[in-house]
Amino acid sequence: MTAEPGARSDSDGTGADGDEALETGALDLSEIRGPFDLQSTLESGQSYLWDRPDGRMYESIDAHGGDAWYRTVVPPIDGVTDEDLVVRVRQRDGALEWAATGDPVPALEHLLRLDDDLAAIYASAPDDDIFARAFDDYRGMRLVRDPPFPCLVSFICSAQMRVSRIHGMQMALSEAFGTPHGFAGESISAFPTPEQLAARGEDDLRELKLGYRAPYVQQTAEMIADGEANPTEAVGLSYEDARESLTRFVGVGDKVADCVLLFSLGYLEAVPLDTWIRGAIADHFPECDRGNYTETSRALRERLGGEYAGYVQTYLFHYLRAGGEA
DNA sequence: TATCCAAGGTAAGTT
DNA sequence: AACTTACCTTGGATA
Repeated sequence: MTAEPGARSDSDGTGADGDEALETGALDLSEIRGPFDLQSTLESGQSYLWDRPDGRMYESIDAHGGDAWYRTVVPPIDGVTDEDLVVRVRQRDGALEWAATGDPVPALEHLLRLDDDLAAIYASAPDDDIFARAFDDYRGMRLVRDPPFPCLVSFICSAQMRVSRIHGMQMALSEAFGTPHGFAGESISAFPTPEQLAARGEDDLRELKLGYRAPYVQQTAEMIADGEANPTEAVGLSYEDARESLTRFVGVGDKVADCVLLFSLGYLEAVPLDTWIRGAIADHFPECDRGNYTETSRALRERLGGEYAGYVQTYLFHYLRAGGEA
């Protein structure tokens, strides 16, 4: 919003052949609303589309507050970017330093939800010690707003899988089938489009170690490439209708649908009932267990404050997964 | 070194 | 509608 791109310089022109022109700058984090923590935001199991050039992405789950670089290829986003934008960012000295193939500030505000009012979100949670601890430990963590198709594929891949391997799968998909871009002397590939994935067979995806998820991803990509359905069609529907709508995709049940609603489509009340949250229900909110997904989801959603229940869930998920005591 | 187990679940088949 | 079971693969735990 009011954040200025800061000092910029044009391409240094020293990159390898094929490099796209590079701009650099810094986004002053004192100008956004509330605190921000890049590492917690990008390594909390929400997005699997960023990578750390230092090779330590998702290596440790409890680290936060570091100043590592992260990079991704941002696909075209309506009203934000009109072509692939390669960007790397790091958080240092109260700013988000960046280098990109264009001005990435609008895209960063969009992807990292820099407009969210965290104070209001923290205040919406029940007055319970476990939430206070989670907010305190990961203060500044934002929800992400991943692009819909990559998010959908990421969470189809998440079934019975550890976060580090989910991330590895998305990187493998990008490298194998996505469009490569030259960036600072390296080649970085965009996440494949539905068309690029649909053009592949199940066997190609199994070679990337997707296992039984391979046909799910392939068929879902095909549905979208063929124009049969699109995850963005859920936007505008009521929360539960939107969730039902997403389950038409192969490999997408209630839990994966909730993840896409929360981490891509902006349904902040969506509460994915995964193994960690089910554990938290058993340990802390047993009265919310209503036996089936829909009713348990409703009960937990109210228990977590309603409007921002998914935000609260994400803090709780990250806190529990990092070893925070229950 | 070998074996076992569970990982941010879903689809298909039974009862 | 509720309950079972199979499903790829692999890193980490256990023997």
